[in-house]
Amino acid sequence: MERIAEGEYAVMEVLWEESPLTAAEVAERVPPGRGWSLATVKTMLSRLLAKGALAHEQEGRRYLYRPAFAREDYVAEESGRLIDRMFGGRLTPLVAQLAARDRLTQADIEEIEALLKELKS
Amino acid sequence: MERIAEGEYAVMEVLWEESPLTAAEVAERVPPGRGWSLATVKTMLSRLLAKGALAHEQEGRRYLYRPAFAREDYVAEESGRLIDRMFGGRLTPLVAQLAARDRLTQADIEEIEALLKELKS
DNA sequence: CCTTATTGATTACAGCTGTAATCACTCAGC
DNA sequence: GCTGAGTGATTACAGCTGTAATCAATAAGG
Repeated sequence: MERIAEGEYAVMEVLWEESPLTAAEVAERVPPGRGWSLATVKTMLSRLLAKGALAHEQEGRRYLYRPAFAREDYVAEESGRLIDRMFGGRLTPLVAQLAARDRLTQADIEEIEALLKELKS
Repeated sequence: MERIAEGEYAVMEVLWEESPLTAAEVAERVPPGRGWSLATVKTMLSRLLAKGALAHEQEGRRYLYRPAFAREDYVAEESGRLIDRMFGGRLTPLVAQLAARDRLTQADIEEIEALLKELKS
């Protein structure tokens, strides 16, 4: 699975949300904050195709694009990469880190505890 | 805090481990797997200086380099960025994700539980 | 039929990144 | 004093990224 650039990722998100879509449809759904032209979206789609992150099927004169892998798979790989790089592959320091930065609310803590409890059984 | 590229990050790690260091000393300590020449390390140091990620003090004819911010700060920002992008800012889905991928051992789970317990008090 | 809008493909171009080589300077040793 | 080794600065260059514009083909509408 090749690396996906930040901008390309925005396009993947659109297609993970809904697919297959035409280039124009993707352009409509990209977050407006990006301020992308249709041309830019088309560039992204081409690059993602070249990287093997998207597949396309012809539909008349145009293509329908769809992701070549599931969001969960990509997200898992990317998270693993970060945790390896920054926390020696261990999740506990990440949790500790976030806790220390007050990025964990009381509700978060309880939610994770519940999840872990389930995992143990 | 400006973005740090993957290769630059390797240099930061060296200096977070031990600093201040000269360029030659950094080069010695960079993971050999990189196969970097001294010249490459010097380029990285210059770029990190330009980005404000390093500070340097003159020592005779050369510089001593040191990080301009703590590893924890950088790591916290970078983790936050990923969690925002991929998990809507919430940690629980990340934990769930990793668990589903068998990236969590029984020991991890207990460790995190202990940590959370402490946080609650 | 002719024009216009659409669509993928090709090209553009600056900035960042990886990976150096070269240059100019200077200090240390002979 | 001269030479060689070490040092930061400058330059190099290809590949990736963000952000398009342009082009050629074609389908659709009048």
